[in-house]
Formats: sequence, structure tokens, C-alpha cells
Amino acid sequence: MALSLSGDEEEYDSEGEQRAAQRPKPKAGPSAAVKLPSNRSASGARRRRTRCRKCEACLRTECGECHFCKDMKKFGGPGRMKQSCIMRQCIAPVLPHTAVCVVCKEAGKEDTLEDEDDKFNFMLMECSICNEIVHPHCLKVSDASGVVNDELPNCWECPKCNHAGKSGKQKRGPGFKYASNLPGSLLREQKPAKEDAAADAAAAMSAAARRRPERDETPRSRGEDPQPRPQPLTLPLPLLSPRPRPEDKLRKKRKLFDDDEEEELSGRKKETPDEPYFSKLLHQIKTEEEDQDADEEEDGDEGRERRHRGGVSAERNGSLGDEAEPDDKDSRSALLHACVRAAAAATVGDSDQSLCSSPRAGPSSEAGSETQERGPARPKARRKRRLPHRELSRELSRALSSEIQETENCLANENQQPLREEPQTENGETHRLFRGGGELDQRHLKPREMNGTPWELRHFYPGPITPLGFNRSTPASRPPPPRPSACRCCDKRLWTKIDLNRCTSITPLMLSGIIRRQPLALDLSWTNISKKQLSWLINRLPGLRVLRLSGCSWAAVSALCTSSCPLLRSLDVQWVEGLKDAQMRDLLSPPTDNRPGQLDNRCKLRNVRDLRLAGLDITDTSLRLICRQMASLSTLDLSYCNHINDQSVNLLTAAGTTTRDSLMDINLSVCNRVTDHSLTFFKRCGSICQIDLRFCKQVTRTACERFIAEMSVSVPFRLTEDKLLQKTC
DNA sequence: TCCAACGTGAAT
DNA sequence: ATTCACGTTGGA
Repeated sequence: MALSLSGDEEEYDSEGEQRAAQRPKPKAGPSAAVKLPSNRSASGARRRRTRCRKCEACLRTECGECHFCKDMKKFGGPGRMKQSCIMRQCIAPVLPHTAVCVVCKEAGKEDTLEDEDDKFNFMLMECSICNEIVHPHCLKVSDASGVVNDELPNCWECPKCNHAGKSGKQKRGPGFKYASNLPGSLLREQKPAKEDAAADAAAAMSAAARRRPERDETPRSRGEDPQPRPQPLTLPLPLLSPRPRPEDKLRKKRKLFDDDEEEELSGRKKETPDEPYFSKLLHQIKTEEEDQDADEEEDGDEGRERRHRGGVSAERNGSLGDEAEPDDKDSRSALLHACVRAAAAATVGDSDQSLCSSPRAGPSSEAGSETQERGPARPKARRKRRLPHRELSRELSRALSSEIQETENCLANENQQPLREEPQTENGETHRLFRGGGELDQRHLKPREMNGTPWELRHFYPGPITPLGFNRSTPASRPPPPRPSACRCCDKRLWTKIDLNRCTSITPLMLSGIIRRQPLALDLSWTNISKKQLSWLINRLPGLRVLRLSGCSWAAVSALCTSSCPLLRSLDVQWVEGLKDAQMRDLLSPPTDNRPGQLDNRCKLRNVRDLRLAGLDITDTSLRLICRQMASLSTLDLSYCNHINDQSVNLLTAAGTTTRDSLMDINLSVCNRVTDHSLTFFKRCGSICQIDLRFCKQVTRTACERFIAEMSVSVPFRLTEDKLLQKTC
């Protein structure tokens, strides 16, 4: 029966007995009333948390379709479940306004302070163990520190509990709600998705996961760590030991991407009794931050992978550097949007770190040598505390709103220019949207295989030389090179981009982590992500600019049909199994759901500028739709599309089409039906900068040279490679 | 006062 | 483990 946080026992009321007809009431009767766990008795009941009202989820309208919406009276349901719409489950629930410090009885005062440390000391912190809510400043425990729980705003394990050596689920109150228990981690279940039941399934998972027991956060034994923890959260009590000890690392909380499975596997050794450490711990700053360099802890595969990629890159010998890639350029501008950048910078510590921890789920995790590889100490890092979640959410929301408006304005003006100039980055690293993402750039591919490649082979591309390559009459294709399947994170400092390319197993915790970071760019290419997962992701990433789904199944990609991606600029669906004209039609038609608040019946992908369709069996039917629906299209990759011919090019460049003026970069390499005639069509394109006709058997070099000569009056082109035309200057 | 929905126990 | 149910809390 109902639970009362006050602990008062209750009897079933008559209403309950009436309902018994529908559902048997608990036999336990009064015994079902609350029995507060003993660990709560000391500090009283937990404060229920409430919506932050600022996160993307909170800002949404109810979907009207999910399990919980259908239950609501407003949607004609019985109203028994009384749960939030699954699309609206807050990702950073906050303490209620009525929460006060148990010591001084006052509310949080962080808003009145400037200094980050002051803010922390005067904000309310709820202990996930004893539930006590205090201002850290009000704690007079001068020789202990708390462990900030980054998964939930205003949450920590208070110094008292730390001091007592309590940890994790051993003593945490039941139902303590972490972000990992929030919707983001609801996709733990990875059974094959019944696609028609995706929404309900998600709802069901949602309900379940919210009640999921806490993850064990028992400190784990690790190798020596002579270095200070990178990016620790600021803690209130000035008790830094000069050299954090190995145990420091032990105190790290489980991170988002640490699978339960991993924990179970590794727990045998890791969860050694750590009581002896606690006395030392009392004098240390503790955080739950994951090592920022976690991904560098990976075993040699990563290094080999990098080397491999480097080799591929050189071998590819593309005429354009990655930096010149339009979608990267576009992404860069988006990626460095000021607000988002600020938010990202403010949160870089935890976010990337935990994301980077994803490889740890793999067999090579927990490398004992990690600490040796870590960079030098960052003594200042502990002073840098990320923004509280609500601030961050506010920032993101503001940024997104403005971006959406900007995009719409941009469209209204038919302004094809990028939203922003490409900003300078600190080290240029962020110019690469995805690590290794350029591998999918068809411009850089020397084709070895045509589309029509069996799906299995699309997944397991052969090496540089493959029997298939020899068997085909077309030039040897160059499918994306094989790579280790370890999950990788990208830039460690920013989480505006998340690269899970070829990560064979997308775990629920990964999805949860993605949502929490609200990346602008997401690469899920060659993963086995399911429709349910993708749908869930998209619906929670309203600000997504770049989505790469190369090599995924149509079953998964079809998730795009029912979702709206208003800000999506770059979509990569090359080599998607089963993606043909009919599917393209579904993809380009307005969202299929007519839910309240989803009345936008414009093309879901209307803002896409960079569309990658390589290797698809699409025809002019799809191109007509593209011409009609994607007014901003500037980069189009149709390489390896066997049905594309001169008429297709004619369509794209016909009078009255927006693509005629918007197209800047078209890749028709290995399109064997394209002939010299297409080049005459391209003369009509006002913005064309690059035409890739490499390995088009029916295109001659002579025609290319003629095109250059004829265009030279207005636009100077040159052949940077055989049948690769690029505008000069 | 009303509505939304959190957090829990029981049923499945 | 998942789903259902609902008292109670929190905000408007």
C-alpha cells in the first residue's frame, strides 16, 4: 500500500477495498505501511525531490502516448498510476524549495554567493545515506569530507556517513534516486525491440528503472595512484592532503558507463574490504569523478586503433583534409556555440570523464597502470566545480531555444550560410567532430566495394584487399575500415560530441550518459543500436546537430521517422541496411505522431545540410523528395548508389529546386550510371564547390577538363584527383 | 485547493 | 524483475 514517509502506519481505506475488484489489494494490510529503514531513523525521512523545471525533459510537453500518459485522466486514462510522462522525467530532480538545512533551518543560499567554494558551502546537500540535508558550511565536522554525488544535484555522502565508513547501497536509503535511475538509464534492458511497441516498452522500462535498486558503490581496490584526482569536485572542508592516496580513487563512485555487469565481474576483486582506508580517507578530498584520462587507460587496442586509423588516413590520400570537411565545419560552428560551450566547459569534469569510462566496461578496464599514464597533477582542478545541474540545464535550454529560433529564422531567410563562423579552438582538436569520423567521408574513400554488398560484409568490412574487391568489375571499394569495437569517447574536455562508432554493444548506461551530456554530435555508426534505443535517444536530444548512423539497420534508423530533430544539420545514413526509396519517404515525411505538442508537420530533416546516403539503393524518387524537403542541403553523398544517373543529377539541379542553389558538395563517386552529361547539369549550380566523380566509369577525364574550362570564366575549378573537381581558392 | 508525480510496497 | 497502484508531497 501507500508509503508514508512519516512512517505512520495506515489502514486500507474503503476506496482501496472497492478497487480490490480490479486488482487484489495487498494482503498485508497495515503491515504494508511504511517501515522506515533503520538507517533513516536517525535523520528522518528523505525529502522527495521535484522537477528541476529546466532540463530538456522538464521543458517538454507530455507525449500523450506513453504508458503513463495513457493512464492520465487528461488522456482518457484512469489516472491510477500517477506517473510522469516518460518523455518528461526530469534528469536532474532537485530538492524542493521547502528543503532546509537541518542545522540552521535555512534554505540553500548558493545563489547569493559568487565564489564557487562559497556556493558549495552554502548550498543544501542531501546525504544519500542518512538523508540529512545540510549546508556543508553548517557541518562542524572539521576533519572529514563528503563525497559529492554527481549524479544528482545537491547530493553527497555526508562527512558523517563517510566517517562511519558507510558506503553505497549498504546503507543508502531505499529508493534513493540517482540520475542512473532516471530515464536515461532506463534502457538497461536490451532485449530485441518489438518495434511497434517501442513507446510502451520505453514506458515500462521507465517505470521499472526508476525503482531500480542503487548501484553498488562500494569502493574498489585499485592500483597505486600517486597523482591527485583530476577534476575533482570542490569540497567544502579544507582538508586536502597534498598527495591523494590510492584510496582516493577507491572513493570514486561508479560512473554512468560502468555497467553493472562490469561491476559484477570485477567486483570479485575490486570490492575488497576497504575499511582500513577510511581513517585516511577522512583527510582527503573525495569526489566521485572518473578519471579524465580514462580512455587512455585502455589496453593496447586503442593505440593500435589509432595507428591503424592513421595509416588509413594516409592511405586514403584524400585531397581534402578533415578540417575542410563541410559537416565538420558545420558541426564546429554548432559545437562551439557560446552557451553550449560554456555549459560544456563548466561540466567537462564529470561528463567526459564518465563518458570516457565507458571503455572500462570492457575487458581491459581497471588497468592498474592507468595512474602512471595520467598526466601531471592538476592542483587547481579541485577548485573548479562544475555548475549545479540546474544552472547547466538553464544554460542548455537557453542555448537550445536560441539556436532553434536562429535556425528557423535562417530557414525563413533561405540563408544557406553556416550559422556561425568557425570559431577558433584552443588546440584545434575540436575541429574534428569525431575521432576517426573522417573515415566515413566518401571523399576519402578509394572504393573497393559497391553497394549491394551483403549486410554481413557491410558490418565486417574486409581489409584493404578483399576477394570481393577483386571479384567486382568496379574499382575496388573502400568500405569503412574495420576497427576494434571498443567504445571510445572523443574529446575528453567536451562532451558536445560523442563517438560510439563501432561500439558493438550500446548499453543502457551509455544511453543514459549520452542523454545527460546532451551532445551536439553523436556517432552511432556501425553499432547495433536498436530502434527503441535510438528513438529514446532522439527524443531526448532535441539539440542534436549531427547524427551518424552509418551501417546501422533500417529497423533502428526508422526511429527517425517518428521523431523530430529540428536542429539536425548532418545525417549520415550511408550503408544502412534496407534503406531504399520507401524508407527514404518515411524518413522525409513529417513526423508520424500527432501528439499534443508535436504538431509540426514539416519535414523532420528539414534543416539537414549534410546528408550521406552512400551505398543505398535509392532512386530518383528519393531525390525528388530530397529536393523538395531539404531546402538547406549543401552536402550530399550519393557515392556507391547504383541507381543514381544523369537524370538524378538533372533533378538535383533543375530550375526551381532549392538544391540547385544550395548544393556545395556532391559525391557521386562509384555511381556507374552517371556519365559526362551530368557535368553539364552541374554548371547550373550556383554554389557548387566540389563534385566527386571518382570511379564513375562513364565519366571521362576529358569531360571534367571541359567542365573546368567552361566554368573558368565564373568559377575556377581544378582536378585535385582523377574526376574529383574542386573549386579553387 | 488542485494537480502532478515521487517513492514505495504488493502483485505479477 | 517488472508492473501496478496509490498515499502523500510539492508546487501553483
